[in-house]
Amino acid sequence: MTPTPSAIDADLHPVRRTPITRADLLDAALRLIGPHRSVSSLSLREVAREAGIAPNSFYRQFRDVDELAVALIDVAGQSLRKIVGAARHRAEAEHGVVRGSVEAFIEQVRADDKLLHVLLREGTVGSDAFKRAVDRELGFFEDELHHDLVRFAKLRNRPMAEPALAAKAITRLAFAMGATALDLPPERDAELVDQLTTMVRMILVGAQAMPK
Amino acid sequence: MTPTPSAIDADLHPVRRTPITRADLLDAALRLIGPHRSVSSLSLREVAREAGIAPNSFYRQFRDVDELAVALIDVAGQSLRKIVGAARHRAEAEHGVVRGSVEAFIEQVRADDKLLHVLLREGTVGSDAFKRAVDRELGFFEDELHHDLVRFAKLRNRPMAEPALAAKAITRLAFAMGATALDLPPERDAELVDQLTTMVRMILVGAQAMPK
DNA sequence: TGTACATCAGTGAACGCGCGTTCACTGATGTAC
DNA sequence: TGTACATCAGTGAACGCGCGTTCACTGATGTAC
Repeated sequence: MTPTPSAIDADLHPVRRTPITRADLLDAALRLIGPHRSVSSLSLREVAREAGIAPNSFYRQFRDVDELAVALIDVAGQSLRKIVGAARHRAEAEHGVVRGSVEAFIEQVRADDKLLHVLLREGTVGSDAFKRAVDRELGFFEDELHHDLVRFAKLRNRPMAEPALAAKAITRLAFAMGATALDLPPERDAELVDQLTTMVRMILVGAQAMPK
Repeated sequence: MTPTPSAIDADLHPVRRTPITRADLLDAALRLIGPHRSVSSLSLREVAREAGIAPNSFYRQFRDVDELAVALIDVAGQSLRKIVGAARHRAEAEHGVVRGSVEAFIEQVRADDKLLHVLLREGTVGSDAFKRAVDRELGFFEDELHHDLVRFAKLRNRPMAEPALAAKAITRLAFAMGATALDLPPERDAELVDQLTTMVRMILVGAQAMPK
């Protein structure tokens, strides 16, 4: 049997198999992350193993695991922006703006749980670069929310004291509650949605009632 | 020079020096913890080294580092209860209840920073036992706050919708903001106090304004 | 079209290290007689 | 008060392991002539 090099059996050759990409490594890392495995606990060899490459090949893509962790935040950020989009879309549909947004948020947490682990529960541990990257993403979320709050306040002619602060409070609260959702069985999502909805309403009502 | 065993030079003997305690190991662990070292990253050998004992002596006090981590939560919990006490005391003094409590909280975060690292920023990572222990302490905080809210509502005759939920929201918010305080230079504490105070007021005002 | 060569994504082997854990030990202290 | 002995908090040495990192390598692909 003469080996005929071709795209089909390319991966049988000991060398130069399908080239590995950064995305492959990010995927491998995400596969390893779960309720009991945090990003900071991943080892280079472990990720390489999961991706099916030799440990040293890792260096072709990242300087070290920490650089991968930071890159992971970007992916998580995209998922987060999907959340914001979904929430805004949902908000403009029938039921209450707040409830719709909260529902979209929690649903997205469920759907992309691996990714959101990274943002929701690991933002306080890890390297400085990692923390800064997480903070940046949270800031985006906060800004979008702030913008929305101002828009709604004008639209409904219900001015609000310190909308930026209200946005920050809601963001932190949503993330804290979202983090606990990751450990909760999905059947308690409804309860969580109820709680978070009420909490957010408290903040909004309070901000509207406070001296401007 | 004949060695004369006594309490004074007891630690010169190779064996049976001043006995190590669990508290000694907890202290050693706390000394290692900081903005760049998390509880979960501590190794048994590292803690033993810091405490000045042989690695295997560690096992006389704890089954493993995880058990130490859980024990650490108890110590942190005591610090937390000091916070609550201080806040309540401060609250009953001159300036606003909310502002006084928030100030006490942030000050305590500064004073016991090592301990509160554990509760504020590592509650979401770590073993199940660790997470459960942190949750328990947060629950205590929440319950005390709930109780206080109800008391104040009656006292001032300003009833509040869902005080338990308001307590939960305030707790989560305070912890989230407290966690960011750990990374902030102390000169920005005043700003943080202002922000958190306003946020908490939003929740309280909102809870009072909402249909009971 | 064919040949020579540079490039570079992958490789396996090896390194030194810190780790958790085990083992058989030592000798000061407390207790029984 | 002395003596014999059990207890048990500490010890040093050793183990096997997975880790990050380095090294010189290989051989398929792309390019120049």
